[in-house]
Formats: sequence, C-alpha cells, structure tokens
Amino acid sequence: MADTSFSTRLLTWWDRHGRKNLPWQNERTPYRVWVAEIMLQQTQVKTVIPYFERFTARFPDMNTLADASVDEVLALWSGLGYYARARNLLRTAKICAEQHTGELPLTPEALLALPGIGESTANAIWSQANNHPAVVLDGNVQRVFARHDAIAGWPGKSSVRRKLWSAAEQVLPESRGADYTQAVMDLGATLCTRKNPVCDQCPVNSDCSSFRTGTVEQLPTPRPRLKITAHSFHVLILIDDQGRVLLERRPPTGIWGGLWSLPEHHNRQALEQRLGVEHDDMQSLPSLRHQLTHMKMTIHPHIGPAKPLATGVECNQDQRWFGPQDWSKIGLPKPIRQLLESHLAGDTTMSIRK
DNA sequence: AATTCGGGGTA
DNA sequence: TACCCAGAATT
Repeated sequence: MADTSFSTRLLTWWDRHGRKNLPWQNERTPYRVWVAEIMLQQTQVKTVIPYFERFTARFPDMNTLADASVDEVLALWSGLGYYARARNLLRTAKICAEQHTGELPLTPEALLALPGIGESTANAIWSQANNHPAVVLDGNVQRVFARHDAIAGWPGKSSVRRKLWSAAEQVLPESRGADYTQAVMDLGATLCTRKNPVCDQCPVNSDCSSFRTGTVEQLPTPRPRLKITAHSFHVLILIDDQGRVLLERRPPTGIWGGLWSLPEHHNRQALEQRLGVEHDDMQSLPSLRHQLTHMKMTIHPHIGPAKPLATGVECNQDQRWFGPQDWSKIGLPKPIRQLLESHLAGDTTMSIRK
C-alpha cells in the first residue's frame, strides 16, 4: 500500500473512518458549507454544531439571510466569538442576493472576493461544491503537513504557511475533491491530533517524515508566547421603570464589534457622570473575570435605577432600553449576557427600585 | 509581516 | 494553566 499515492491512501481511509454525519454534510449545499466554514474558523466542531443548527433553522437559505437584520444575525452568533465573521456573513449574503441571484459564486476567485472568505475557505467551499481538488489549510491540515514534510516554524508565519501550502499542493488528488478536502481535515482532527496522535492507524505514516524520525510530538512548532494584557472597567446596569436595561451599541471595530453591551468605562466616576446617575443610588455587584486569548478582563458591575426625567440619556440608534425578552434578539457579549441573566432573570422592577 | 479579533475544548 | 481550534482582516 505504501506505493500508492498519499491521496489514494487517505481517501481509502476516509471511506471507512471519516466523519460523514456532521450537520453541514448531510445536506451539503454550497450555502450550508459556506455558513459552516465561516463558523468553523478558529472554532471547534463541537462548539459550532448547536450554533449551526440554530442559525440554519432560522436562515435556511441565502435570501432569507440577506433580508435579516444585523442584530438578529449577531444574536444567533452571540457567544461564538469573532463577531466580524457574523457581520461579514450578512454582508456576503446581501452581495449574493443582489449580484448573484441569491447564490454563492462558485469560482475560487469570486469566493475570495467576498468578505470573510480567505484563500483556504474559498478553496474549501469551492472544492466541496464543485468536487474539484484544491488546497485547504486550516489548523488540522497545517499539522498534517508540518509533520508529513517535517516543516518547522510556527504556521502563523507567512514563510511557514507558504511551505505548508506548497506541501499540501503537491499531493492533491486528480478527482474526488470534495471527499479529499473532508479527508485531509478529518485526518488532522481524528488521528494526527495535537496531543497523542494515533500514528499507527495513520494511512500515510509510511511517508511521514516526522513519524520516521520520531519527532511527531515536536511539530508543528507552537506559536510564540502571547503577552496577555489585563483590562479592568466598570459597567452600569441602569433599570428604568419598566424593568428595561440601557444598552449601547459598540463600534463596529475592536472587541465585541457591533454588539450591544452595558455602558462601560475604566473610570467609574466618569461613567456615572456620563449617564447622569447618582453615585449613592448605585449598588456594586461582585466583579467577574473574563479570559480571552489575548487579554483578561475584570468587569465591575454597578446596578441602580435610571432617572429618565433628570438624565440626559436619550434613546437613539446606538443607545436603547431593552427588556429581558429583548435580550435574545440582539448580540450581547458572553459575560454581559451572563451578568444580565444571572442578576435580572424575570421581573427586574421590584428588587432594584426602592 | 505582525497584530487583532472570542470563547471554549482538552490534556 | 498552556495551547489550540475547518482564519481573515487590518495595521
């Protein structure tokens, strides 16, 4: 068997052991593959599945999605992270609805031109839609070829990424592009894993350089240490006489871009002054910590009544009152959603206002 | 070419 | 805790 090609051995293995019942596989339409590919960027399959089910149930096709509001799309994305993906998804849907009669354009170049679709994702969609082999280079595939061809260096570096792309390109099959894309990703996800890889079951171990030299566990090279910055800020939970909470829309760039969140500032006094509330009316809640990949934040919440008549707080496009029943309809940052739901589940009027 | 975007899975 | 996950856009 070792004299058959890499792709033949891989496909034979995949036919017997590959994953074939993932939600985006049983009805493998370009639309569903696209939604799945975007959700799966930097996000594990297990995490994505419930989000994918909810999202495609609400938006079963391109035109339905194109007509959605950004708030509803972000609501269904809430908790998944990397919210630019959701905004780009909606942008792409609108482009497809207006310029491509509600369909994804199925060429690599046209896909690459759409927001949120890079080289790897374009090829992943294209290969699965057209069954034409193409290089896909997600984290799984990077690991497979870093080991197979003993390519050292962190794959996040462009020089390393070019080598990996070339290695992947050289072993593409001539046919069965859709299955091959699944197969090479499945190999990385199920056998060629980061820790404890199952090399003795690997269909391509006979030509794997790092397996031969016993360096599988050393590759791929880990990313350089991130310096995790600490951020601390205050948020206000202002409740009006109807039990609604004041939320502000965050700017489209930066963390939690486009989501609704509580009024926030690193300086409590400045925050209270901006919102026009009395310091003594506010009751501090326990601080909560939220850890992200590149920062750890400490949130200091303060809760109290709003004074609609005395404050200059107006309702506008970026600042509105939302009741508990509205929170599921908008995108909220994970810790903010948890904060609201844990302290304000149900009726909020009685426990806060005196 | 390096940095910035979330949140969670896993050992 | 450390590291990574079906990466792309921005700086």
